[in-house]
Amino acid sequence: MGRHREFDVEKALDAALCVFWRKGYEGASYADLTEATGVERPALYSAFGNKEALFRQVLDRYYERYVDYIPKALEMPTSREVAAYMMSGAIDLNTRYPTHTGCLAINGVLAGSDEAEPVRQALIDSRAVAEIQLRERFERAKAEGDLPETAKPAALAAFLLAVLHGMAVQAKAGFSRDMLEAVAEQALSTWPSKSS
Amino acid sequence: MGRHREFDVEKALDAALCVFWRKGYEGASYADLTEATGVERPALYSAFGNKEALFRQVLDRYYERYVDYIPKALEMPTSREVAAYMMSGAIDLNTRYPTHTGCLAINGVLAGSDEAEPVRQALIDSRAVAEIQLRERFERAKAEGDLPETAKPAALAAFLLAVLHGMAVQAKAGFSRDMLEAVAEQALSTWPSKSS
DNA sequence: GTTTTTTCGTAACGATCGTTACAGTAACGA
DNA sequence: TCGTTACTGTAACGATCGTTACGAAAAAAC
Repeated sequence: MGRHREFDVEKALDAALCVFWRKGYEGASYADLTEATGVERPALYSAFGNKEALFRQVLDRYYERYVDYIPKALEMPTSREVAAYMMSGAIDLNTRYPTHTGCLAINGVLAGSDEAEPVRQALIDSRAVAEIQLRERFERAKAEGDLPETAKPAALAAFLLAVLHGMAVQAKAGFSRDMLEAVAEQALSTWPSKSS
Repeated sequence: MGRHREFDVEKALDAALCVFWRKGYEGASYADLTEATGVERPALYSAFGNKEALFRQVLDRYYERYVDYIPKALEMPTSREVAAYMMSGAIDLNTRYPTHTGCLAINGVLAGSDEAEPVRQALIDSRAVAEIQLRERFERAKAEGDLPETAKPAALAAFLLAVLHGMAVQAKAGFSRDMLEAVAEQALSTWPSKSS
């Protein structure tokens, strides 16, 4: 009994998902959410509860509808194919939508409000400096014969920075030093050696 | 001429650095900053300018005084030692202080205010699920002979997730799909193969 | 048709955000 | 000693944050 809901709950969740994906949890305001969903604040509260509750429902939906490659990856015949499928799935998801790049789960704590955009850009720029330094160093290594002719300095620099970024995220998540050292060891085990 | 500054600018910058390291850029409020530095708001503004300007000075100080292993790493004789030194330096910095783990530059956009802590924990938990799934899958691979006896499933799962997290950060920073695929290829090149 | 129940939108809540007048105070030059 | 200059802290600014009373509106129940 009673009045019917006038908006589509599924569509509203999808719109909220895009907002959180682009702006992160704290960076997404109710002004953003009402604009994207076309639903006024009290209606969002009565349908989904808190902002935190809304985000958790969005997160569940994200894993269910977007990160669907994980179960498929786990069914691959070999561990190497599992890893390859995981990575290609993540790459596809992280670059599929130009308006909300990256991963919602990471962006949830990595992105922020529009006012902080200059700071975010400054952090990105400062890491780009490190990448250039590494690439140039690896180009030198290639010229010196330390790296084989087939080595790609830019890819090596990007890979090393990816591992460093990933470890920084894991450290923030509470990973122990031993665990991080095991990650570094694994990363190093693939490092190309001199051809001589 | 005029009255002298009563607080130590260097000490105040260090205190602000710790706050930004722990809470990120947007998560750090002036209430936090005045409490940590012992300096009232207007004094911080007159000494450092904006919140954004303060953060940029903190970031410069961070690279100068904490991320001092990068120039040393670049001087290592081989590219492999460069990578190894970079990683061990990062690991040490990321786990040195229990009160502010991770990297300030990453935390600057990854951490947030105290109110968002439950959401952050939820995101961490959801990724922990993926790690467990991967570890169990790699344990199975080891039992099946797909992975050699020397392989460490937990380390492989942590490594794969580190690369995935790092790629998510890079995608948010605007990395192209081709660049991410090169990163994945490099990560895969070190994957342990079956012993047969 | 009347009552009941649920949803809708306006409008406001208190709190906190980053920022800044402004008055009081201390150190310098003259 | 006086005037100038710069720093100190109180206190408040307007804006925005997440959240919610509350009355109008609409659909089911009787």
